[in-house]
Amino acid sequence: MASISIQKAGPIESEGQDDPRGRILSAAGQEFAEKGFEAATIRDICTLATVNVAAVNYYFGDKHRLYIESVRHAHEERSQQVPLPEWVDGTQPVKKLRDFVGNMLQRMLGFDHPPWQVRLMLREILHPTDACRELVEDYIRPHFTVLCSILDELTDGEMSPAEVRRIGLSVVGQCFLYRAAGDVVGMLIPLNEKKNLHNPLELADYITSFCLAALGKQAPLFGEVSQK
Amino acid sequence: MASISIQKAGPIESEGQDDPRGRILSAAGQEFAEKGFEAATIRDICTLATVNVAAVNYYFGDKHRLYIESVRHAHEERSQQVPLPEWVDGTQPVKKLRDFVGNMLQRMLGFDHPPWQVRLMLREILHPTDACRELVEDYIRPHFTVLCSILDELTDGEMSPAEVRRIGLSVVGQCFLYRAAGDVVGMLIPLNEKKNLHNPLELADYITSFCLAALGKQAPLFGEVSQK
DNA sequence: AATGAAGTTAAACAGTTGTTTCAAACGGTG
DNA sequence: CACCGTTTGAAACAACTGTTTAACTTCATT
Repeated sequence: MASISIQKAGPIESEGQDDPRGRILSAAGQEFAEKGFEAATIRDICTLATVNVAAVNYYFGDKHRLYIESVRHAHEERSQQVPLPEWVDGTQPVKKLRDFVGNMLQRMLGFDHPPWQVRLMLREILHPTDACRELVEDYIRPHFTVLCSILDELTDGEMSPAEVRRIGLSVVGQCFLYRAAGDVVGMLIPLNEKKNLHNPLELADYITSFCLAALGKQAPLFGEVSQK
Repeated sequence: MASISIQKAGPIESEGQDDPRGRILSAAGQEFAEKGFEAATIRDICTLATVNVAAVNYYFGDKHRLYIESVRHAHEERSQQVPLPEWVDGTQPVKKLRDFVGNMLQRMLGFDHPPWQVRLMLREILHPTDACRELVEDYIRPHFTVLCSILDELTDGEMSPAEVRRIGLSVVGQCFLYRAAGDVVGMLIPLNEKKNLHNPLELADYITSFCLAALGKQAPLFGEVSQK
């Protein structure tokens, strides 16, 4: 009855303007990202996607499965939008780290303003549901593994995997704060300071330097008030 | 019965078992913290508080004002539960920093499992509403200011206030990750590693050392795999 | 032209939501 | 006791929720 097999796994079916399923997926992602699962309504989603209310149940079965698909859709799309950097053999691990942090910040914060895909993923990270496991395995863990391998290379393999992971979390944490608590950060610091020091590019340099200094791969930050 | 408080520390206050307003406030905090504003229902809250549905509107007007009061109640209560450490004059700033980080982790993560007060505040930080400004001004900013003054003292005032704040955010960020994304962190690292390295006490030592090393106030972490 | 599956629609359904109503119960004061 | 403001209780309200129904359109295939 409700469970008519609806796998639309047909041919290409890429999300053109004329593909209702794709429009719903995109509209749902934006609504879920902004309002959360409960507060977002199927009617609003369908209005935004310019489809009938019944379309959601026709294509996805129910609201919950639409949400799961939205999260999947979001991190697949974001993976293509901001792919990991690629390095030629022999690239200095210091440069790799700097690139990685810049890449992560770009993915999290965006160049302009944060895309809904990241906001939706953030919700799932903060209040995990069924969609979380897949998000971690397919998106977060691969990125974290790359970071750990860079840190391992940076320290010449002298640290245990556990300690490498712990340092990795320090790197991620410093970036994550700006993404998750960006509004509060904005309230804690003056506006012009935010423009100057807390934009993606400046932050990438600073966070990298901070970690390199902690690892003894660069002079300590202390006293270097200099030019920017 | 729902409002059995283990942290009943003291002869305090108006919120006895017989105060309906207090019971509602506590029940609402727990429900809002767990489910969010939209998903939490007045009926569930009142059931938990063993009062009639009409009591919420009688005491607080409407759901929204109840939420605002809940957030205020939460951070007031948490301020008393885990007050800032106090140092005698002449205390080494290094020790102050370590104390502060430990205190912050204890407040965020709790010794046992995270209290609902923090979870509710976290929701407000992540998706700010009207209650956010007061939360920042009365709770977050005072703590952040203390951290910045410690960092300023630590670096002998050689850094600009802006740079001090940026370092402060690095400290906070490393702690915040475990609070906000704790579930995902738990999925990224093995279970025993979480027990050994990612508990509040170990973390406080590690994060402090990491930052001290970055500031040149301690030997770099690199290679010191063994002791401590 | 007829068929039948796929897609789309408006309308309705059953349940839950926040909020209100109004009468009963309470607790002190004359 | 009667009086009166405050607090509680069960029931009802109107609006909104996710979901389903059944009629309707397309449109390629027979």
